[in-house]
Amino acid sequence: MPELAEVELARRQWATYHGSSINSVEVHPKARIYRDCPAPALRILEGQTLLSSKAHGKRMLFTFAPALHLEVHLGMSGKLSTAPHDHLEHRHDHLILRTAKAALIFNDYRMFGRIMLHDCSDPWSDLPPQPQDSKFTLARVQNLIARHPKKPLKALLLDQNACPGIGNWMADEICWRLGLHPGTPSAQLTPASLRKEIRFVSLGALKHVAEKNTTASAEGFAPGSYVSKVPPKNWLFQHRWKKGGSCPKCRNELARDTIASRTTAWCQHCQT
DNA sequence: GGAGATGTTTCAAG
DNA sequence: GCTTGAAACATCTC
Repeated sequence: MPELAEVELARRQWATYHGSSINSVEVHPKARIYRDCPAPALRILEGQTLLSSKAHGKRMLFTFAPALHLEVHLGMSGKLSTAPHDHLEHRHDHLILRTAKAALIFNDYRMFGRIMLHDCSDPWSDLPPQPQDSKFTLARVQNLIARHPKKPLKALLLDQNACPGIGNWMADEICWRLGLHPGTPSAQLTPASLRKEIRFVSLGALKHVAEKNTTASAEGFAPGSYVSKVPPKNWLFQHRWKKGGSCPKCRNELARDTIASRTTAWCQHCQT
Protein backbone atom coordinates (compact mmCIF):
# COMPACT_ATOMS: atom_id res chain seq x y z
CA MET A 1 0.00 0.00 0.00
CA PRO A 2 2.86 2.30 -0.55
CA GLU A 3 2.74 6.01 -1.16
CA LEU A 4 5.36 8.34 0.18
CA ALA A 5 4.07 8.43 3.74
CA GLU A 6 3.71 4.65 3.99
CA VAL A 7 7.14 4.24 2.45
CA GLU A 8 8.58 6.51 5.13
CA LEU A 9 6.80 4.45 7.77
CA ALA A 10 8.19 1.22 6.28
CA ARG A 11 11.71 2.66 6.25
CA ARG A 12 11.43 3.46 9.93
CA GLN A 13 10.60 -0.16 10.73
CA TRP A 14 14.06 -1.23 9.60
CA ALA A 15 15.72 2.03 10.66
CA THR A 16 15.21 0.96 14.27
CA TYR A 17 18.20 -1.31 13.65
CA HIS A 18 20.69 1.22 12.34
CA GLY A 19 24.02 0.18 13.86
CA SER A 20 23.14 -3.52 13.88
CA SER A 21 25.24 -6.09 12.10
CA ILE A 22 23.62 -8.57 9.71
CA ASN A 23 24.40 -12.14 10.77
CA SER A 24 22.53 -13.91 8.00
CA VAL A 25 20.65 -13.22 4.80
CA GLU A 26 17.80 -15.45 3.67
CA VAL A 27 16.41 -15.08 0.17
CA HIS A 28 13.93 -16.80 -2.07
CA PRO A 29 15.89 -16.96 -5.31
CA LYS A 30 12.87 -17.48 -7.51
CA ALA A 31 10.89 -14.51 -6.25
CA ARG A 32 10.14 -12.02 -8.97
CA ILE A 33 11.32 -9.18 -6.75
CA TYR A 34 14.91 -10.20 -7.61
CA ARG A 35 14.47 -9.51 -11.32
CA ASP A 36 16.98 -6.63 -11.10
CA CYS A 37 19.44 -8.37 -8.83
CA PRO A 38 20.32 -12.07 -8.57
CA ALA A 39 19.16 -13.16 -5.14
CA PRO A 40 22.45 -14.85 -4.12
CA ALA A 41 24.27 -11.52 -4.55
CA LEU A 42 22.55 -10.30 -1.40
CA ARG A 43 24.82 -12.57 0.66
CA ILE A 44 27.32 -9.73 0.39
CA LEU A 45 25.33 -8.11 3.19
CA GLU A 46 26.34 -10.83 5.66
CA GLY A 47 28.68 -9.38 8.23
CA GLN A 48 27.86 -5.81 7.18
CA THR A 49 26.35 -3.21 9.48
CA LEU A 50 23.21 -1.29 8.58
CA LEU A 51 24.47 2.28 8.86
CA SER A 52 21.65 4.53 7.68
CA SER A 53 18.62 4.77 5.45
CA LYS A 54 16.57 7.24 3.48
CA ALA A 55 13.47 7.35 1.31
CA HIS A 56 12.75 9.09 -1.96
CA GLY A 57 9.28 8.90 -3.43
CA LYS A 58 8.31 5.26 -3.25
CA ARG A 59 11.90 3.98 -2.95
CA MET A 60 14.00 3.24 0.10
CA LEU A 61 17.77 3.01 0.33
CA PHE A 62 19.53 1.13 3.14
CA THR A 63 23.23 1.90 3.38
CA PHE A 64 25.75 -0.66 4.64
CA ALA A 65 28.98 0.97 3.45
CA PRO A 66 29.87 4.10 1.47
CA ALA A 67 29.50 2.08 -1.74
CA LEU A 68 27.08 -0.65 -0.68
CA HIS A 69 23.37 0.07 -0.63
CA LEU A 70 20.22 -2.03 -0.70
CA GLU A 71 17.35 -0.40 -2.55
CA VAL A 72 13.81 -1.55 -1.85
CA HIS A 73 10.61 -0.75 -3.69
CA LEU A 74 7.39 -2.11 -2.20
CA GLY A 75 5.34 -2.32 -5.38
CA MET A 76 1.65 -2.66 -4.58
CA SER A 77 1.67 -5.17 -1.77
CA GLY A 78 5.19 -5.15 -0.30
CA LYS A 79 5.77 -4.71 3.43
CA LEU A 80 8.82 -4.15 5.59
CA SER A 81 8.58 -5.33 9.14
CA THR A 82 10.70 -6.46 12.05
CA ALA A 83 10.31 -9.43 14.35
CA PRO A 84 12.35 -11.23 17.01
CA HIS A 85 15.55 -12.76 15.56
CA ASP A 86 14.12 -16.29 15.60
CA HIS A 87 11.15 -15.25 13.44
CA LEU A 88 9.79 -18.22 11.52
CA GLU A 89 9.44 -17.51 7.84
CA HIS A 90 5.92 -16.63 6.77
CA ARG A 91 4.36 -17.19 3.37
CA HIS A 92 5.65 -14.54 0.90
CA ASP A 93 8.61 -13.53 3.08
CA HIS A 94 11.14 -13.07 0.26
CA LEU A 95 14.04 -11.53 2.15
CA ILE A 96 15.02 -11.82 5.81
CA LEU A 97 18.06 -10.07 7.29
CA ARG A 98 18.81 -11.37 10.76
CA THR A 99 20.72 -9.41 13.39
CA ALA A 100 21.53 -10.63 16.91
CA LYS A 101 18.21 -9.30 18.14
CA ALA A 102 15.85 -8.99 15.22
CA ALA A 103 14.71 -10.20 11.83
CA LEU A 104 14.23 -7.52 9.17
CA ILE A 105 11.62 -8.85 6.78
CA PHE A 106 10.48 -7.99 3.27
CA ASN A 107 7.16 -9.65 2.48
CA ASP A 108 5.26 -9.22 -0.78
CA TYR A 109 2.51 -11.58 -1.91
CA ARG A 110 2.05 -10.05 -5.35
CA MET A 111 5.77 -9.65 -6.05
CA PHE A 112 5.44 -6.32 -7.81
CA GLY A 113 8.08 -5.09 -5.37
CA ARG A 114 11.76 -4.85 -6.24
CA ILE A 115 15.13 -5.34 -4.61
CA MET A 116 18.40 -3.90 -5.94
CA LEU A 117 22.00 -3.69 -4.78
CA HIS A 118 24.14 -0.64 -5.57
CA ASP A 119 27.92 -0.56 -5.40
CA CYS A 120 28.42 3.13 -6.15
CA SER A 121 28.62 5.94 -3.64
CA ASP A 122 25.50 7.86 -4.63
CA PRO A 123 23.00 5.77 -6.59
CA TRP A 124 20.32 8.42 -6.18
CA SER A 125 22.20 11.41 -7.58
CA ASP A 126 19.85 11.70 -10.54
CA LEU A 127 16.32 11.56 -9.09
CA PRO A 128 13.68 14.25 -9.68
CA PRO A 129 12.84 16.54 -6.74
CA GLN A 130 10.13 15.33 -4.36
CA PRO A 131 7.05 17.50 -3.79
CA GLN A 132 8.06 18.13 -0.19
CA ASP A 133 11.56 19.37 -1.20
CA SER A 134 12.44 23.01 -1.73
CA LYS A 135 13.59 22.12 -5.25
CA PHE A 136 9.99 21.37 -6.21
CA THR A 137 9.66 24.94 -7.41
CA LEU A 138 7.00 26.81 -9.32
CA ALA A 139 9.29 26.79 -12.36
CA ARG A 140 9.51 23.01 -12.13
CA VAL A 141 5.71 22.68 -12.05
CA GLN A 142 5.34 25.07 -14.98
CA ASN A 143 7.84 23.00 -16.90
CA LEU A 144 5.99 19.76 -16.15
CA ILE A 145 2.74 21.22 -17.43
CA ALA A 146 4.41 22.53 -20.57
CA ARG A 147 5.92 19.14 -21.31
CA HIS A 148 2.68 17.19 -20.79
CA PRO A 149 -0.09 19.50 -22.02
CA LYS A 150 -2.56 16.77 -22.93
CA LYS A 151 -1.89 14.46 -20.05
CA PRO A 152 -4.85 14.16 -17.67
CA LEU A 153 -4.28 15.74 -14.25
CA LYS A 154 -4.48 12.39 -12.49
CA ALA A 155 -1.93 10.82 -14.84
CA LEU A 156 0.47 13.73 -14.30
CA LEU A 157 0.19 13.33 -10.54
CA LEU A 158 0.87 9.60 -10.77
CA ASP A 159 3.94 10.10 -13.01
CA GLN A 160 6.85 9.22 -10.74
CA ASN A 161 9.24 11.36 -12.75
CA ALA A 162 6.97 14.35 -12.23
CA CYS A 163 5.71 13.85 -8.69
CA PRO A 164 7.74 11.11 -7.00
CA GLY A 165 5.91 9.48 -4.12
CA ILE A 166 2.38 10.40 -5.09
CA GLY A 167 0.12 7.37 -5.41
CA ASN A 168 -3.50 6.74 -6.13
CA TRP A 169 -5.16 8.10 -3.00
CA MET A 170 -2.95 11.17 -2.81
CA ALA A 171 -3.66 11.93 -6.47
CA ASP A 172 -7.41 11.79 -5.83
CA GLU A 173 -6.97 13.98 -2.76
CA ILE A 174 -5.10 16.61 -4.77
CA CYS A 175 -7.68 16.63 -7.59
CA TRP A 176 -10.43 17.04 -5.02
CA ARG A 177 -8.70 19.94 -3.27
CA LEU A 178 -8.15 21.63 -6.63
CA GLY A 179 -11.85 21.27 -7.44
CA LEU A 180 -10.92 19.76 -10.77
CA HIS A 181 -12.05 16.60 -12.53
CA PRO A 182 -9.17 14.08 -12.54
CA GLY A 183 -9.33 13.94 -16.34
CA THR A 184 -8.65 17.66 -16.79
CA PRO A 185 -5.86 18.16 -19.37
CA SER A 186 -2.72 19.51 -17.72
CA ALA A 187 -2.63 22.54 -20.00
CA GLN A 188 -5.71 23.88 -18.18
CA LEU A 189 -4.02 23.81 -14.77
CA THR A 190 -2.83 26.79 -12.78
CA PRO A 191 0.78 25.98 -11.86
CA ALA A 192 0.75 27.81 -8.53
CA SER A 193 -2.43 26.09 -7.32
CA LEU A 194 -1.23 22.72 -8.50
CA ARG A 195 2.07 23.12 -6.68
CA LYS A 196 0.31 24.33 -3.54
CA GLU A 197 -2.06 21.37 -3.28
CA ILE A 198 0.58 18.80 -4.20
CA ARG A 199 2.71 20.12 -1.37
CA PHE A 200 -0.18 20.40 1.07
CA VAL A 201 -1.15 16.76 0.61
CA SER A 202 2.45 15.46 0.56
CA LEU A 203 3.51 17.41 3.63
CA GLY A 204 0.24 16.63 5.38
CA ALA A 205 0.67 12.90 4.83
CA LEU A 206 4.26 12.99 6.10
CA LYS A 207 3.39 15.13 9.09
CA HIS A 208 0.74 12.65 10.05
CA VAL A 209 3.24 9.80 9.93
CA ALA A 210 5.62 11.79 12.10
CA GLU A 211 2.94 12.28 14.74
CA LYS A 212 1.80 8.69 14.67
CA ASN A 213 5.25 7.19 14.88
CA THR A 214 5.87 8.36 18.44
CA THR A 215 3.13 6.08 19.66
CA ALA A 216 4.31 3.26 17.40
CA SER A 217 7.82 2.98 18.83
CA ALA A 218 6.43 2.08 22.24
CA GLU A 219 4.70 -0.96 20.84
CA GLY A 220 7.89 -2.89 20.22
CA PHE A 221 7.75 -5.87 17.94
CA ALA A 222 4.62 -6.08 15.88
CA PRO A 223 5.43 -8.14 12.82
CA GLY A 224 3.93 -6.87 9.64
CA SER A 225 1.94 -4.13 11.24
CA TYR A 226 2.14 -0.54 10.19
CA VAL A 227 0.54 2.03 12.36
CA SER A 228 -2.83 2.79 10.92
CA LYS A 229 -2.70 5.95 8.90
CA VAL A 230 -5.66 8.21 9.45
CA PRO A 231 -5.53 11.61 7.78
CA PRO A 232 -8.01 14.17 9.13
CA LYS A 233 -11.73 13.58 8.61
CA ASN A 234 -12.07 16.49 6.26
CA TRP A 235 -9.78 14.78 3.72
CA LEU A 236 -11.30 12.89 0.84
CA PHE A 237 -9.21 9.88 1.88
CA GLN A 238 -11.59 9.13 4.73
CA HIS A 239 -14.48 8.69 2.35
CA ARG A 240 -13.16 7.47 -0.97
CA TRP A 241 -13.19 3.71 -0.41
CA LYS A 242 -16.47 3.37 1.40
CA LYS A 243 -19.31 2.20 -0.77
CA GLY A 244 -21.59 5.17 -1.12
CA GLY A 245 -18.89 7.41 0.36
CA SER A 246 -19.77 11.07 0.20
CA CYS A 247 -17.85 14.28 -0.44
CA PRO A 248 -16.67 15.84 2.85
CA LYS A 249 -17.55 19.28 1.45
CA CYS A 250 -20.97 18.93 -0.16
CA ARG A 251 -22.12 15.46 1.04
CA ASN A 252 -22.99 14.32 -2.47
CA GLU A 253 -22.12 10.73 -3.26
CA LEU A 254 -18.67 10.25 -4.79
CA ALA A 255 -18.31 9.04 -8.36
CA ARG A 256 -15.99 6.16 -9.17
CA ASP A 257 -14.43 5.22 -12.46
CA THR A 258 -11.14 4.27 -14.07
CA ILE A 259 -9.11 7.32 -15.04
CA ALA A 260 -5.48 7.15 -16.14
CA SER A 261 -5.87 3.35 -15.86
CA ARG A 262 -6.52 3.59 -12.12
CA THR A 263 -9.55 3.47 -9.86
CA THR A 264 -10.50 7.05 -9.19
CA ALA A 265 -13.00 8.61 -6.79
CA TRP A 266 -14.19 12.18 -7.20
CA CYS A 267 -17.09 14.49 -6.47
CA GLN A 268 -19.12 15.38 -9.55
CA HIS A 269 -20.49 18.43 -7.77
CA CYS A 270 -17.22 19.97 -6.52
CA GLN A 271 -14.86 18.80 -9.26
CA THR A 272 -15.63 20.07 -12.73
C1' DG B 1 -15.87 -18.46 -10.06
C1' DG B 2 -14.93 -13.57 -11.40
C1' DA B 3 -13.63 -8.96 -10.74
C1' DG B 4 -10.82 -5.74 -8.81
C1' DA B 5 -6.77 -4.11 -6.25
C1' DT B 6 -2.96 2.36 -2.68
C1' DG B 7 2.44 0.23 -8.76
C1' DT B 8 5.77 0.07 -12.48
C1' DT B 9 7.46 -1.38 -16.88
C1' DT B 10 7.10 -2.21 -21.56
C1' DC B 11 5.22 -1.84 -25.88
C1' DA B 12 2.55 0.29 -29.43
C1' DA B 13 -0.06 4.01 -31.30
C1' DG B 14 -0.66 8.89 -32.09
C1' DG C 1 11.68 11.74 -31.18
C1' DC C 2 8.27 12.66 -27.78
C1' DT C 3 3.82 11.90 -25.49
C1' DT C 4 0.15 9.00 -24.08
C1' DG C 5 -2.52 4.81 -23.12
C1' DA C 6 -3.07 0.08 -22.15
C1' DA C 7 -1.59 -4.50 -21.20
C1' DA C 8 1.21 -7.46 -18.34
C1' DC C 9 2.97 -8.87 -14.04
C1' DA C 10 1.07 -12.58 -9.34
C1' DT C 11 -1.91 -13.36 -5.70
C1' DC C 12 -5.31 -12.33 -2.48
C1' DT C 13 -9.93 -10.62 -1.06
C1' DC C 14 -14.64 -9.53 -1.70
